[in-house]
Amino acid sequence: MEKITIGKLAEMAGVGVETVRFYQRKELLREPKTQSGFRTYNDEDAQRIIFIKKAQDLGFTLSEVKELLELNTKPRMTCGTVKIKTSAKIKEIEEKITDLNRMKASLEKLAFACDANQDSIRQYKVQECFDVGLNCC
Amino acid sequence: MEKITIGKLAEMAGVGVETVRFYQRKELLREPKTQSGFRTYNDEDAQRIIFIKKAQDLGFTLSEVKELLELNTKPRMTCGTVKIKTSAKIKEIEEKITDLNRMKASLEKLAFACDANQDSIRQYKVQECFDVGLNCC
DNA sequence: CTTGACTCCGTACCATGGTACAGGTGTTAT
DNA sequence: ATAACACCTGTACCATGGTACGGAGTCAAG
Repeated sequence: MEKITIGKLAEMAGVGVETVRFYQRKELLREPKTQSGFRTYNDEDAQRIIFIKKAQDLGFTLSEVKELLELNTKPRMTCGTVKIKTSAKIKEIEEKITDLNRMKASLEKLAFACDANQDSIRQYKVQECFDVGLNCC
Repeated sequence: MEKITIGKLAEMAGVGVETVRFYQRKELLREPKTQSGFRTYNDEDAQRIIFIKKAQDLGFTLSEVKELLELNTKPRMTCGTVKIKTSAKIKEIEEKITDLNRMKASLEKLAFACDANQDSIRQYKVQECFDVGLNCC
């Protein structure tokens, strides 16, 4: 169950081989010991890369992602420290969710306004759809 | 009500003057006509910058932010087109919200596990907190 | 009417997050 | 056993999103 090569791993995680190595250089991903030549990886490594990509897509930088992952795995941290850091991350995430919901609501208003005009594109200038505004902030 | 200079604008939006100019070069922000010398801005410009920053923090690139803003203001787009693009953005946002909620749930489990150990940090190695895992993906 | 803070324009530089070789080694299918 | 192909290390290069700077013009307070 440890027979995954770097190429397969990259494919599984939907990234390039170079990206995998880049994450290793940045210490976001372990670099498995190799006996004679090639490294071998497992499913967990793939999951980890997928997590990194998702977190990034959610607006976290690689060093923030590293912090997130270390909450889970850093052996030298006390429970108290982990608790504090975890709570802070939760708050950050809640703020992102709030902003996304606000954005979504604005876009829904826009979509609704566009729907209302759908049958009469020629009469109403599209500009009028836009009066709704993207009042997201 | 149009007496804001670029420096004030930047301060209001919490960015640097250079960033404002950068956004103008990228056509994310209008470049107001100037009679003799300095440009003047208004509150809307500040709101726009704040929106750009927020959207960026939520994982949108500047060109995605541009698209978002253009949904609202591009005069040449038909209602149909706007509707399609808007719906796609809404879906994207919903996916981000789902992922963030999943992440939040994992972090809450971690926080809870840490709480449980809070009184006995010496007995239980923190490592045990981590068994919970950040199964976010 | 000068002085200092602010603006303008242009160009150069920087960090982050990759991506692409080049030159060599290991693995596997024929 | 010998291609063909994937992997190894290392270095160079790239796009995005700014940041910094030099030299000149402008505004406004004293």
